[in-house]
Amino acid sequence: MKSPVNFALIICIAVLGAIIVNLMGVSSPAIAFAAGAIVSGLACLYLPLPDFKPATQDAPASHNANNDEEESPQSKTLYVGNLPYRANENDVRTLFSEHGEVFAVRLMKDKRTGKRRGFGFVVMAAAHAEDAINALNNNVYGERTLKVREANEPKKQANS
DNA sequence: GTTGAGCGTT
Repeated sequence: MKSPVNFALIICIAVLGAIIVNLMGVSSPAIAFAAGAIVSGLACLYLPLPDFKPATQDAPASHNANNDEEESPQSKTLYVGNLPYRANENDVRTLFSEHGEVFAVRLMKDKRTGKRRGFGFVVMAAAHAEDAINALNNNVYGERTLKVREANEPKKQANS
């Protein structure tokens, strides 16, 4: 459901684009209008139009649920150290998924050489995060003792 | 292809 004001704005931008393209040497008005329509579409994608609040406000967190990997107050970031070099993010996610819902796994690698640094971060549910720490900390995985702790620098204050 | 204490990226 697009607002009619936005639709009129799209038409205006399309006409403007058509004129501009026509001035650029394109004699065909159909091609000019098509180019204007493409420009208008790109403009609508990159230029945030003002939001008109409809009478039906049903989704207060519609813009917040845009990123599924975004940390929420009910999630906790865990620091995982002493990881085996052969382990990847999928293995860590699978390992932590057995103790709680895992939202995101980030294994840090050296950007200079691209080698794995052997530690990473796991974002999972805060309710199961403590259980995962107690269950996976000092746990032998890949002939290595995992060190699972709460992250020292939480971007979002998950717990006070 | 290697190494082994640690706290990170759009």
